[in-house]
Amino acid sequence: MKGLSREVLIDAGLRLLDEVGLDGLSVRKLAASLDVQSPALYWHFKTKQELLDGMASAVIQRAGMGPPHDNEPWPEWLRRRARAYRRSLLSHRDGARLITSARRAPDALHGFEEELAAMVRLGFTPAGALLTIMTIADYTNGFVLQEQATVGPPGEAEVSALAQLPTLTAAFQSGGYQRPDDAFEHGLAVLVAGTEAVLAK
Amino acid sequence: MKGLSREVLIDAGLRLLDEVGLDGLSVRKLAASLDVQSPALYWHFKTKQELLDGMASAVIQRAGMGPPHDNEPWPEWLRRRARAYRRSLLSHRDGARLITSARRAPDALHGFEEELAAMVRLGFTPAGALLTIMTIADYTNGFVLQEQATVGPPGEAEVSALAQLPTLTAAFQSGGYQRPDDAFEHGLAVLVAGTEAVLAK
DNA sequence: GCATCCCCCTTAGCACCGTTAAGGAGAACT
DNA sequence: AGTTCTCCTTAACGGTGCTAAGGGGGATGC
Repeated sequence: MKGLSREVLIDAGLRLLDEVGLDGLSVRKLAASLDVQSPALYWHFKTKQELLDGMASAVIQRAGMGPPHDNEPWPEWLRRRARAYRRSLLSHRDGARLITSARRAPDALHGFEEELAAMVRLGFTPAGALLTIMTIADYTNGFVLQEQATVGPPGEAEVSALAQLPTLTAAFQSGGYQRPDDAFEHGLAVLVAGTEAVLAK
Repeated sequence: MKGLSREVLIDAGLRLLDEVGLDGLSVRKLAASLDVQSPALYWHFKTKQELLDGMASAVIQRAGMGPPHDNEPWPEWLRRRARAYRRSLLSHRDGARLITSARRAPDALHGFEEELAAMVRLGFTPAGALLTIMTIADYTNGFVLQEQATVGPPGEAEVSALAQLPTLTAAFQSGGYQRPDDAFEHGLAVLVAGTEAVLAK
């Protein structure tokens, strides 16, 4: 039970994050969950932000992204990669907020380089590869951010407001945004199809 | 000079936001900027979050979005709308974080309904219209969030890490992500082209 | 003209936050 | 055996969002 470390703190931090959310995650609570006083954590991390950065890195690392498999068409790979990324954001409460509020470590760029190089080998320009990946990442961040911001079923005020908005109501009832997976797939399909279209011309 | 109100507080809040950023925005500082004690603000807003929601609403309202003009093709309108939205997020420091961390008021949905109805008149299904608008909004949120998170020029660690990443370096130097406007336009073009492609089939 | 009410702000204070300073127990090296 | 280094402790500082209680002053009722 003795002996803290960056890894142990990051793991405990992610566990606590799932319990209390990002706003509820305090250094004191994290220390208490490890039967330790709060300043003890500052031996292993210089600031709370550094701890959050480590947690974010761990989440992204576990996403298991990477360059395309052999003979895997790039549109398919882009979709697979985006789904894996989204799944990793969803794997923890407030995961998207955690990632977007963290500064990524420079060493996380090595896997990124591999992916870009593979895309260039498949015909992308370096700039085109970067833009393509970043665009999909931005979309995914924005999507999951909103997905995780929805706390529960709509309140009474929302429902009564919806009564006077026929088009929006129709959109919801025909499945426009009810199932998040479908909504995400829509955007993903649009992005990949658009990339193919822009590349073709 | 006397007499606070929701409007005055929201205006002062946005002014203070530009000075100190979202993390530095405290109820006490806002009260001080109005020569008032901090609990005074709680007469006009129940919580700080409610104040932030009001600030976010004001920012969005000033974006000047709305349904397409007469005879304006929808791809052009989607781009114009997205640019206006992004500009409104950029109009204040941490604007994207402010908007994504706020719950939008139900009355903001009325303009939304108009836009959806116009899209349906142009041939979209209600669900397709909603998905299209939300996808572009998610992308814009994600993009500006990252755009505003970049604090300054890259530090020494980033530069030295970049030295071993040839493809990424090439992508940056050929203008891949250097000018944010261009990067945003790339994603926007991809999204609109993709929407046209998905709609065509 | 007086009393009452209500709006809007004040003072005081609670529980919590991230972080620092100083020191102490114990293992590890010389 | 003495010293150094690692990792944790206690104490405390200045800050946070927010609540409780009350006061001043204009509008309203009689």
